[in-house]
Amino acid sequence: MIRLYDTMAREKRAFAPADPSRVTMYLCGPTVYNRAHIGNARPAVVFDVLARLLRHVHPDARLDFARNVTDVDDKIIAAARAECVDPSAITERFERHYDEDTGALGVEKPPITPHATEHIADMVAMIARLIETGNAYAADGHVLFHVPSDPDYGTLGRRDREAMIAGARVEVASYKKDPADFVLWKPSPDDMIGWDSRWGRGRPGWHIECSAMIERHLGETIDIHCGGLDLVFPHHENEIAQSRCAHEGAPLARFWVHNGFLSMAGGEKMSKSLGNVVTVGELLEQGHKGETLRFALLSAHYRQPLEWSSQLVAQAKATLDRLYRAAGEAEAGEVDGGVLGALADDLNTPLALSRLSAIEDPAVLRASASLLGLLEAGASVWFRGEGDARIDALVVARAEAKARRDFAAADRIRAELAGEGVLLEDGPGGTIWRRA
RNA sequence: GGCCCGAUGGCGGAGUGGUUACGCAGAGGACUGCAAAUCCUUGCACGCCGGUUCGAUUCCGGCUCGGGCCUCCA
Repeated sequence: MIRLYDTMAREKRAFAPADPSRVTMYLCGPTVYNRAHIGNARPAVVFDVLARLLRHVHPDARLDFARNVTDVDDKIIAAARAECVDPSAITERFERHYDEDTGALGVEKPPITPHATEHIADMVAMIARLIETGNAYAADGHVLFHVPSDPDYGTLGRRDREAMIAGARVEVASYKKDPADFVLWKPSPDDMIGWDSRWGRGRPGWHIECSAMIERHLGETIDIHCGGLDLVFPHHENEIAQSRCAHEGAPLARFWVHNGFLSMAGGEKMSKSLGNVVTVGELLEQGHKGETLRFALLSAHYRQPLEWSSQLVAQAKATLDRLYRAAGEAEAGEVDGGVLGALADDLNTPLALSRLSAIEDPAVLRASASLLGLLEAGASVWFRGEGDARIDALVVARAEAKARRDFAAADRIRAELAGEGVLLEDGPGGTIWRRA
């Protein structure tokens, strides 16, 4: 039995899918206009662990896990203009990067990855329905969701309407009936990406795409909706309102699960506008293995803040080295109950990681780590990567020197290899080498 | 200003009304031609002030500090 902290209920609740044959889960995915930073990678990794756990605990249910790609957005348009290219050139490039980066982190690509541009018709249909039900209105080329039309608006973020308006930092557009109204459809000039609609040529607002794609691929009420904490308001609040109003009051999701933030030195949130981002690509180029970064991301509970630092990465690397030594090349066996129990308790990955250290059977270690997406390579691949005949030959030459008790020659070879980052360890079974 | 979250040893980080995990780093030892790895041993913590209690790091209140959101945001 999995327990998950539900943002709506503000407490941990026991999870079971509404339909025992099918688990439905949605994660707000990337807007593909730049490289993902390590903070962007946290939800991808965390909810990849949740997907693995759900498959393990509900083996007879199909996991319908969707992670969208936002490929129409004002930031994308701006990036395309800056490069004088078609927006699709931007989105294709950065979606490819996103897949590469998350793949390096051991994230399995979700079985459903819908693109916003492929669901315009679904969005238009949902917007039309919202107008019919009196929850939305067209004005000045825009279509807006009328927040006062939904008496239940604000339940997720527990926000007071007046306070929201009072705290607003953005000037209220003149075409809005109410300051809290948000855009479902906005006009596009002829030279901008857009689609014809009954409200004129335009493009969708941000929130409606998730509601429409969830409806299309997963249904009216899904089991689990995931995302970053900053999406609680307004994004998820607005998704909830749109979907509920379009579905005669059916709730959008039964569980709302949100990950906390990654910060940089000083505790500040990692964000582009603060200029303190480290991209996954940069970290990989620095020689860090994706699995090391994954371990570092999982070293704190997903709802806790996590301060990113080189020391964190170094500790993750050192711990993984030891775990790989313990696991060796063993085939995966049974999953350790302690690891499973930790993960089932609201994805307590730090506790699960600590349980890993206590496992003595390599086969159990492999299987248990696999639930976290770790230790999937085998020790020799982890330590050495591709084989290297030249290094093997030098190791043999050194063994011969040692046999002659010519330790000077042996140490010379070790020093030479150490100079290129190759470490030698003499054990009872002979010498093995690894890369630092 | 409103709403919300956090504060645990040198570092990371769980957890708990009473004897306080685990990992990384450090120290000592075993082992080793030397190392590395491994094993054993080991030191170090619960932000501040009150309250409840036989007993609080854990529950309650206040405070301080830090962070997030308040229509770009993982």
